Amino acid sequence: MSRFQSVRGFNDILPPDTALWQHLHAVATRTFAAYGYGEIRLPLLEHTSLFARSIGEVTDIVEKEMFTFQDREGDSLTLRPEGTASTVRAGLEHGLLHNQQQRLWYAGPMFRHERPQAGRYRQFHQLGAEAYGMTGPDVDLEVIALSARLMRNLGIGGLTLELNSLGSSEARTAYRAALVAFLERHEAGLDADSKRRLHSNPLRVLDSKSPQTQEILRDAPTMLDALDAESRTHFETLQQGLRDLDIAYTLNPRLVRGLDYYGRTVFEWTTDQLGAQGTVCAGGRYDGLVEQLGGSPTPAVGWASGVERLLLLMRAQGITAPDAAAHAYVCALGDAAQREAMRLSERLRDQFPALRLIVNAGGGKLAAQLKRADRSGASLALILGDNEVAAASVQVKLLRTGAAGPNESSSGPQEMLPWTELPRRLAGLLNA
RNA sequence: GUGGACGUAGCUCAGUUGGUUAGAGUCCCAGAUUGUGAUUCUGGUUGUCGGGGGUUCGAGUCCCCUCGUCCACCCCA
Repeated sequence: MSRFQSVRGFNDILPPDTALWQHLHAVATRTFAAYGYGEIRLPLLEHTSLFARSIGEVTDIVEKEMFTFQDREGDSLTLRPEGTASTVRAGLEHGLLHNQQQRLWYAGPMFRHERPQAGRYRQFHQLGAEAYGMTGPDVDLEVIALSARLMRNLGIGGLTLELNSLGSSEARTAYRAALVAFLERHEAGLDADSKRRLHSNPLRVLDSKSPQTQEILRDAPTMLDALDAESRTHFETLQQGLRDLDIAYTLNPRLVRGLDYYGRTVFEWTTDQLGAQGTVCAGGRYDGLVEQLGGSPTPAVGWASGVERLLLLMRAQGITAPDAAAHAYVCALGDAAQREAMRLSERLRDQFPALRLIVNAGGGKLAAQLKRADRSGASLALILGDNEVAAASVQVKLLRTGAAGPNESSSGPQEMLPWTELPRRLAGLLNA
């Protein structure tokens, strides 16, 4: 091992794995396009105040998980811990949110200084969708349907959609007061974390994992009972829509979010296959954020999904990337053949942009080259020696017939083919 | 941030109560055989035993520190 290692929680992603990443992004791009969402690309660095203002001063993310530093001018900058704040900032900066509707998506790395674990890294990646200028609940339904379709298109099954409504900010304020009053009466029985949060962020007590705390909460006032009339109608219409679209969901009145800007609809896609990192996609409505960041009042709803967790799940469920093995591998014997192999290969790549062709480099005997050809997963070996060059042809050896199956015979059929016939042979391979 | 388990070749792992030059399989390379890639056989390369310190005549093995991975908490995607 080298004396240098990557920064803790910052991971390299290597070739066999990158294929699945590419597949995921291709599927996501296609899915977002199907709903008319346009991609927005955002910087990794923002002014620290943006996150303090949007995510909330007293949240764990802002208090202890951000990568924050001073640049050479003394400005406090932060590596973005999530994508929504930047999306709103960019939308406002470029007038995208000025009295109009926007459907946007983004993908990229986010940064949080947490203790790493499987499915939780300091640099991790999110895909997100955000819709602005629409009050819903129809657009709430749209973003949830979009997330459901993304999971389906990726082939991921076994997820649960959990749903809740946090109500209007007035209703939430009233509910928070009622909850605090209730919890204060039972404070002695609460776990330590919940006691701490009782006054800093009381709603978070609701999703405590402590059995003792959950026991106390059984008699607590519930959020859904405290909903204002308008939020209740909004929420019921959304649920009707989900039933219309056959999207199964579970009501979870304890579902809250760690970011302060959410109100009304909140939801999470969860799995029990990833241990403690069970949330794979989460989001909700955040009608107050645009105004909070200096824009005019603009309704908004969106979600973000953790790419590493999606990939972990896909692997657990046996989902693989489409086969991208080479179509053909060129074996060249001798200097003259080596030069001709290069020329021939470039010509073939001109002719077939989709052709995946590997040319043996570094010489070696034919046996060794064929071995490498086999290991590359290529379907065909194209053998080029002095005799073949003289005859302007190649020996074509079939290494495997099936798409990805192992070589079936110890020695596949082999034929001598003039260079002029090669394109037709390769075209057949590409169509298969 | 808290608690716990674990770090030995690229990969999967063995390494007995501390005892000479640290092992296996796999992978890779070369050679033989096979019809030029499977198989089989022979040979070969690769390790600061995560790092540092300590105990000891002697540490991969025991102790401390540190770094990293994983699990739970916490947090969240």
